[in-house]
Amino acid sequence: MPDRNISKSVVKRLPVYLRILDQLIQRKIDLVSSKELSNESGFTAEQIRKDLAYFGAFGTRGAGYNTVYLRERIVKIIGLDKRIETVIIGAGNLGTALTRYNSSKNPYVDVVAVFDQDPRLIGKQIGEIEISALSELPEYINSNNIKVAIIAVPAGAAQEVADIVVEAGVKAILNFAPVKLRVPDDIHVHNADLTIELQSLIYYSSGEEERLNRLKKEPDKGKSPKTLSLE
Amino acid sequence: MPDRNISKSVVKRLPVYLRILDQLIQRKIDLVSSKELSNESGFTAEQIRKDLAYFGAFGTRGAGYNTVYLRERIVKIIGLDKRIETVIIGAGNLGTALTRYNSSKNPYVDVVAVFDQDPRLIGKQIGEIEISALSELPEYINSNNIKVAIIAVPAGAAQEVADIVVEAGVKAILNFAPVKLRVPDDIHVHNADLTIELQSLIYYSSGEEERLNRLKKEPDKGKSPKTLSLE
DNA sequence: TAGATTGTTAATCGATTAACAATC
DNA sequence: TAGATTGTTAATCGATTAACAATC
Repeated sequence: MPDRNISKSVVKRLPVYLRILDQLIQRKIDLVSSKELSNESGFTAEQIRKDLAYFGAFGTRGAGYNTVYLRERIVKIIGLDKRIETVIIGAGNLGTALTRYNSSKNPYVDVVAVFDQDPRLIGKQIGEIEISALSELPEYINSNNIKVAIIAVPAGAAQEVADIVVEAGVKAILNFAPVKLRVPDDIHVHNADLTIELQSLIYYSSGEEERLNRLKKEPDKGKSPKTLSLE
Repeated sequence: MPDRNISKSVVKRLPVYLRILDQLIQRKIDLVSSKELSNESGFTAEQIRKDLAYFGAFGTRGAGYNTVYLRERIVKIIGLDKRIETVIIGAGNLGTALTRYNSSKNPYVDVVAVFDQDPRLIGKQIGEIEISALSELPEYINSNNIKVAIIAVPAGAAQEVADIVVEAGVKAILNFAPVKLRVPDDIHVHNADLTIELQSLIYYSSGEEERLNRLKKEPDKGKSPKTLSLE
């Protein structure tokens, strides 16, 4: 019973551990303690041990974790042990950058095709990948058994694209469009809305006092306007 | 006392509300209930009401929230009521895309300068912005009172860039590099590591049963290898 | 007044932290 | 054996959900 409803927070930390292990292995370090992993990841050692323990006992008491072995296990847990192919829909600035970026930076996932609606883009190359017509998307997903799609189209087109990829068999979507996608319950969507990331950061960019001052300027602190027009 | 230690989760939802309100206002809708906001955002109505109540009583019982008024309040709470300027460091694929993307998609934040180390990039244009030399970064941050920086350099250069911007007065960093940045306690860092986003999504792209099978293949379920080499 | 929806308090749920026995 | 660090259970903390009184 290694699995059983692992929380999202735990799953999000696994790739961090993986990245650190890859670095350690590259540096020929073959033993690491939860304390050292904590140092590199910023998560507490207790949390790391607990996360790993959900899936099994991978360490050696008194010593730590064998980096190669732990890496292998995490790779299996996430599902990166077999070649993962993904497609990007939208060949604008963001889609193009993601395609190039992924090819160079992500050793575990391959972007194998890029789709766009715009006839002027179709046929053009992004690195080694040729941009295909959106109309070919369902057939491509089907015949290549693609399970993960990256949506990088404008907000207005995102739901339509989501419907297409889900219908064609995709199980997980990384969505860069600033909309809440409506999908069946068994489909997973991660939102990577850069605008929202950035805006929520603004909140922290001014000091506490500065923020309080800003809010206090409003004279009737927190009251709805009297002249609220209802209908 | 409207403020006082608002949790990160709440702050991350505020820009979502803002985006929805902007859309509603554009559609000339001037009243919205927490139920409707729930529908558009995917968060529960209770959660939305609670989030907003941390900052004041912005609604009208029996009616809902005035969209224009609520938007104005959220804009103030986040700190988007004055012009926010940010800089991007790294003019590679990602930095370039972020620059263009932000100009077109983010009405509240302006990318005002882009920096890179590579002499071949310096002086080139991204839209209306000319790429500057990294050496000019501290002076620029200082004299323009920049409080937010976006790091889009390779992993190896990210910490160095972080040190520079923090030293120059930046208070919040959006970090796209796959490293844990070490910064003083009062500096906020949001990580937007696309590789990690994508990898954690893979976990959900195969069915539960499939994942369990994958893990079970390992015969001694979860035991460390006997031949663990220590040191 | 009746109907609706907020704002707020209480109950629940889940995740993190602390502590420590197990064991290498 | 002594020292170290895991794996796991218990305690704490925080966030979400439920319920409902306030009130438009």
